[in-house]
Amino acid sequence: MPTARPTIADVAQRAGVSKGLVSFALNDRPGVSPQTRERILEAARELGWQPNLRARALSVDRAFALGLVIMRDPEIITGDPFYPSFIAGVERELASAGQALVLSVVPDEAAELAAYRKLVTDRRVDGVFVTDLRHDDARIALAAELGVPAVTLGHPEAPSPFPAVSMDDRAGIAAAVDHLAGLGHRRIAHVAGPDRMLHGSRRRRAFEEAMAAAGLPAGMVVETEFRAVDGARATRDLLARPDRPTAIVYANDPMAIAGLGIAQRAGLRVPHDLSITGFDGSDVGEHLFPSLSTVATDAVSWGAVAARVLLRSIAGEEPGDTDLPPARFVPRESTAPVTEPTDRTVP
Amino acid sequence: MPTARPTIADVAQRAGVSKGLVSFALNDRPGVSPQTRERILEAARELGWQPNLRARALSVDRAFALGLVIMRDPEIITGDPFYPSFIAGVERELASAGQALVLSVVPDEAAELAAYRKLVTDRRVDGVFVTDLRHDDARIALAAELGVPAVTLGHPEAPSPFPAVSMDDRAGIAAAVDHLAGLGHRRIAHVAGPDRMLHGSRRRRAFEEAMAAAGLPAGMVVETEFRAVDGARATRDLLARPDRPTAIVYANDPMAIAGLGIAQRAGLRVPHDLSITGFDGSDVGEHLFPSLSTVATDAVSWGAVAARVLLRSIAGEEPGDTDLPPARFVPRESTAPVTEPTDRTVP
DNA sequence: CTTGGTGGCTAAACCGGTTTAGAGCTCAGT
DNA sequence: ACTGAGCTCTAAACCGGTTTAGCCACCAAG
Repeated sequence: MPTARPTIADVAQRAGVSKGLVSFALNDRPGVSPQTRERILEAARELGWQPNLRARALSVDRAFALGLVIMRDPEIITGDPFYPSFIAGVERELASAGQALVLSVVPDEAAELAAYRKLVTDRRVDGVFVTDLRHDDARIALAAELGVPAVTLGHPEAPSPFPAVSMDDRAGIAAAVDHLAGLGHRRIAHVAGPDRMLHGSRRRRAFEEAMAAAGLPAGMVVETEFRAVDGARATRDLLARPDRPTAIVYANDPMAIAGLGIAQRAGLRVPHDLSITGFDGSDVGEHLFPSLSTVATDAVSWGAVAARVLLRSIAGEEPGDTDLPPARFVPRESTAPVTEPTDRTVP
Repeated sequence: MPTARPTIADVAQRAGVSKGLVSFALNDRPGVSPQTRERILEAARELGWQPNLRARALSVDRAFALGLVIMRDPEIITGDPFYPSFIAGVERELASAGQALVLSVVPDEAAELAAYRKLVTDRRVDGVFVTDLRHDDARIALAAELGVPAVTLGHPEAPSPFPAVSMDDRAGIAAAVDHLAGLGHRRIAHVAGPDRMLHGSRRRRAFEEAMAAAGLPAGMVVETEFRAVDGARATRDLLARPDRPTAIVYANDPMAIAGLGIAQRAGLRVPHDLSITGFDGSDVGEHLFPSLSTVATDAVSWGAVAARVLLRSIAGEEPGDTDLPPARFVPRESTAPVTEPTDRTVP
């Protein structure tokens, strides 16, 4: 009574054929007569044979897995809903393709590069996702050097050998600015993500362009990190200015939520005294009072499409760049028509 | 000029020894003379040899990876900070142990079981994490059937062959109740997670026991899902009651944040008219106005310890159960002394 | 001088698949 | 009758490591 799991040798023996033929039959390849094929499949079924992915991985030199490296300080919980949703989307594609996702969470940039390198040289993955692009992003060159297929979320600045899957977040920012301008706001500020991150600087530029397009004076921009604590500080700074803005466009939801807290703490009524918009559509923003107007990005389908593109790259196709439907502005309660600013001073 | 990566056969040839000896030398095993060992290491270094994990995995019958399956509706973004932190903690242990994390995100329970089964029968992982325990959790039996090492987060109800790593969340709930009782609250409600989840029902029981211990009448309990939208609904229900509570203890932060929004929307001042506590210490709660009193759990070290225990299980040790320092109550602004209830009616 | 043990090493099997070279057979074309 | 093509199948190599059996030289003990 064999306690160990049956191998194709066992199947071969039971079906009275050679190992090689079993492999052909199980992989639906030509060169096996219909009767024999059926006999082999029957034997495999009876024995409860399951392929050993490790053996397969060695002989076909594939890992059947994709790599995702996320950089974040483990102690800082941003509450950013992007990755959970993105991963759910990725997963949806991978499951049906028999692939797995190998995840690495690293604290800093050096560890990030090391993680990519290790995933590839250990041959744990066949391709990698490159998220949160930065200026002069070293990961592009690294992936090229390692010769691993990759997909980037958004277009890197420098020419890249890898397909990009992009979602235009500029349209969402523009819609937010237009919405605010339409409500009569003129002094609109932007709390931007770090300039070194492409989506940070791109949203900032989108903001500046939208302001110009709306015929408004250049808005105040505070550049900071994407975390709640930084959004809070930036908001404090903005509200302390003599020409305090009547509306603030935040580059993500955690910053906006923290900003809302600061404004309320300062005695401002949102949206009466200050309008606020976020970015990324977190679940929790919807349940605040006032609920947060935001720009909804479909991170789930971003993940799904990126995974599909990466799988095609690995299969040797050369998928072109993909543009997803642009992010949509979702007006909720945190934006309202501008009112004459009170003389109230902010501490 | 060999373009392919060097194998141990190349190293063996260069060092003028057999393949087997190279393997011994590279694995620090006895039976290799010091000079020869040095020569082999030197040759490996010169050739830039890197082990091929796939080959190693096949011959030693190990995956060098751990599996984590997360169940959540991909469309619902809970903003729950637990998993990102937990994973960061896991990762910290794995990286140094040369292990990787294989992540699976699934939408429902059937898919969850299938995901565990697939991870194991595909031999992608050497052990699995079992998080978010439920009553009669089928995953325990499944892991036992599959013969895969596992670690559970918290103690399952039924006897389990696997080590448990637990963090006492009851103490945190008790501290929250005591804190509120000390502030003079008597009508304290609990918005609980689903009864089918162990931490849902355990926190609920802890609440009930703490109420009794404080000599308070049995509190109102609303059982619901862990999502923000459910916290909002539960809060609406509670506030509509004639004997409306003066304080609400929520079983997690997203529910509490949504509850805060509902209370504010109803015109209640938090904490004046209603005190609120959350659970899990999300980053964003700290920046709300009022900031959220909560129970902080150290998910990062939970992940790290669980990973360590699982690795020891895989190594054949039989690590006992581990108890982490209990969750701590963190008072912030959303709790205050009870005030005479106004007659204000809630819509 | 034999015997036995030990250190250092090689050759070969092994893990469980895939892939290639080629054998044996049938059948059509000339 | 011979050739060649095509089909089905086997044997063996291969992927890149690990592990086992066993050889040989050397040395100490009897």
